[in-house]
Amino acid sequence: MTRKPTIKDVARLAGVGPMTVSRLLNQSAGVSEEAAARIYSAIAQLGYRPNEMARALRGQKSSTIGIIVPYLYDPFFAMCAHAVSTVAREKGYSVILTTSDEDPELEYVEAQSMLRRHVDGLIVIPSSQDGTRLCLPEFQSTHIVALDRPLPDRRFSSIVVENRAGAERAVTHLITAHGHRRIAVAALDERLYTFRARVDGYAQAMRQAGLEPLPVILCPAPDQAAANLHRVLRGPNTPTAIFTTNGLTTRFIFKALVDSGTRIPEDLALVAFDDFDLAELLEPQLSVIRQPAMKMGSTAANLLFDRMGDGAQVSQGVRLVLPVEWVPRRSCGCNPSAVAELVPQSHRQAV
Amino acid sequence: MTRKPTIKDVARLAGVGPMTVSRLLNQSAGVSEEAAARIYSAIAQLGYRPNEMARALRGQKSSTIGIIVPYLYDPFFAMCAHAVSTVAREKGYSVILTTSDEDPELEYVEAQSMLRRHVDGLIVIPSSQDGTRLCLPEFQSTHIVALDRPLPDRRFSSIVVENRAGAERAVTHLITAHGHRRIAVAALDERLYTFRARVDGYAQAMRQAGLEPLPVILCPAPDQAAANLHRVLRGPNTPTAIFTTNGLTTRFIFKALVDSGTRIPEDLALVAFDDFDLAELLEPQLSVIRQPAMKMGSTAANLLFDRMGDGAQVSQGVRLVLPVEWVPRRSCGCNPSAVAELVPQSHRQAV
DNA sequence: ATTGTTTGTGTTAACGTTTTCATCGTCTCA
DNA sequence: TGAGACGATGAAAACGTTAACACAAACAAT
Repeated sequence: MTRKPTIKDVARLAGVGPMTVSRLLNQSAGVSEEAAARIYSAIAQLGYRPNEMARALRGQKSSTIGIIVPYLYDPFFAMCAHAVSTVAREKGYSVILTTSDEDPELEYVEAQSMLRRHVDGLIVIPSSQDGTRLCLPEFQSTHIVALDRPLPDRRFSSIVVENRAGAERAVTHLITAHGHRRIAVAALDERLYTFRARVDGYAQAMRQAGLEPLPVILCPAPDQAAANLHRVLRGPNTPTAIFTTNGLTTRFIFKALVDSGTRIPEDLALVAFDDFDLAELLEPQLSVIRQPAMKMGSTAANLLFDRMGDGAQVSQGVRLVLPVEWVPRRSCGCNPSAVAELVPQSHRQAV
Repeated sequence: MTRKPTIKDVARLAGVGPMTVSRLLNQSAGVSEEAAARIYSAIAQLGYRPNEMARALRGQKSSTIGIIVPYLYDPFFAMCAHAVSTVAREKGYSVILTTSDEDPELEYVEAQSMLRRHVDGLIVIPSSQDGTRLCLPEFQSTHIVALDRPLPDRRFSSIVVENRAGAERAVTHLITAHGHRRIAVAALDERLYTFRARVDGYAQAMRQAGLEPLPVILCPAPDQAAANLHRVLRGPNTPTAIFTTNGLTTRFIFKALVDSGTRIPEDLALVAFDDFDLAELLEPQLSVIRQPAMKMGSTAANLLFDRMGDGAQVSQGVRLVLPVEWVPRRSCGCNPSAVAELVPQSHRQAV
């Protein structure tokens, strides 16, 4: 295993100085045809690849961005990460990805690790309730874009969706279209921004209809979700509908309902925040608020690259609020005619 | 925005030489209590963070590993990536993640990018049918572990699951337990290792029972999956069961079946390779071969770190074959008594 | 008192690039 | 024929760190 070839090796073999090689590889101006040919041949012969570490050290630019997500087992986060990765690849950047496990402490540690690695920019789905750590002066000189949840500091840009409005839309639908009056709400957590905003939207919809919001059913894990749900279902004033505030919550609650034989929407209607692949394949199909995960990720990445381009000045951030889409299906009690129409006649059988 | 503090700034402020700072930060041996205190104070005051680029350049070690996955929108891959990220974080390594879109050319380009970034090791879910590109001499000096699909070169380690045996198990179940004789098989692609191996297992099971394997139903995308499936279902000798060879295939086929009103398992029984969160919440619950995605990812990462530790010698690779688990549920035609028992009496209602 | 060991620290050079400046022809124009 | 311009190239320094060595002071053993 011989040492990796350096630019000097290439230069020596091609009979030129290292600078000529560097020039050819970068601006490709001011190098004679003849020398270029020899250099290319030397590069191929040696299998030379420039060392990005050295390049970054010298040039003060790593061509790398970081992304911190809570975890990848929520398809929503995975989608965001995928989109960021794709945009970065197209721009010739590498992505350092790390997971925070929704732990502010870990998030902070990992963000620092990103700084040590001199990322040119950072996309983070903040786990800290208020993002205080990321607003510390040590992050001052780095471009940061918050995704899915905003950061309080106006210096950072953020991409979020219409959480309140979306939640309100879904819950209002339950009230006005289906006459529900006792509607429960389920969330993974009470402090995280997205849940707060969506629960707010829920409460808003309830109050607007003169109804009392119910306490949040906490769903940190499947079994606790089931326990907490059943406690409510067994109690007095059983809700007739439930609003779940993200993908995991929906899964946990849906499983608990299926396991207990609860009929949806007859016994309990369900609307969910965050659409996912199989939502329309469940029985019943889930009525959801769809958030544009891919678009959120790519928007965040593009925004970051824009900012990085702006003379490296970390200036005032922008706040983008992306629209969500209400997708009524069956779990809310609707029976969209569209569904029936979609079934090809040739294969139509029992329902 | 002032320049980032360097080790020299710290040294100056603490009234020592840069080496003393470096020593303290690395081995923390041979530095007087007094100096250490001043250095720590200087570090805190300046907000100093060592530059990993410089460190990597000098030390010939980047504390970084790379991972190349086809994409993140298959939860299986996302899980693998998540596990790798977690292990790496625990070992103090950063992860550079990139997606290949299942394109061998892109995979090659990205692998080269990893080399330029001097990753200490690389985990790849190979998209190239035979992985030839990754076996080129240019990758000789890098530790590579293949995940989910093996690489032909014996130099690399690989982690795969019992693809053939798992597929055989599932298909044999359809034959012996439920008497199916015309069983179809669906795959995303015909060339990728995992699909070849699973289709092989299917064919093996069929032949063992004296049955003729049917041509593969290709499912590169949802609409093509539906079209190809319906072509088969409309033809003569309609299959009575189908084996889907990965998560995406299962989704596509399941959707096509639901959309066309086909009853599972009455009209067409279904068994799938790769379990996923909602598989047990679909109607009917899916009978699957479960692969340990998390374990695969963490095993790959641990294996990589082991190899990296071995004196940096790239030696003969090992091949690990992880077991899969047959999880019979309802879509194959079974009616596991376990399911009924799991339903709490209190909430038991219609089925 | 001499030698050796330990302890704390500084100096130099190197990692592989690229930026900046200098050099040396060759060409053009008066 | 010389002044200037241009084109191709090289040399030196720098990016921030650490390995390798060197050194001085303090202390123990002979």
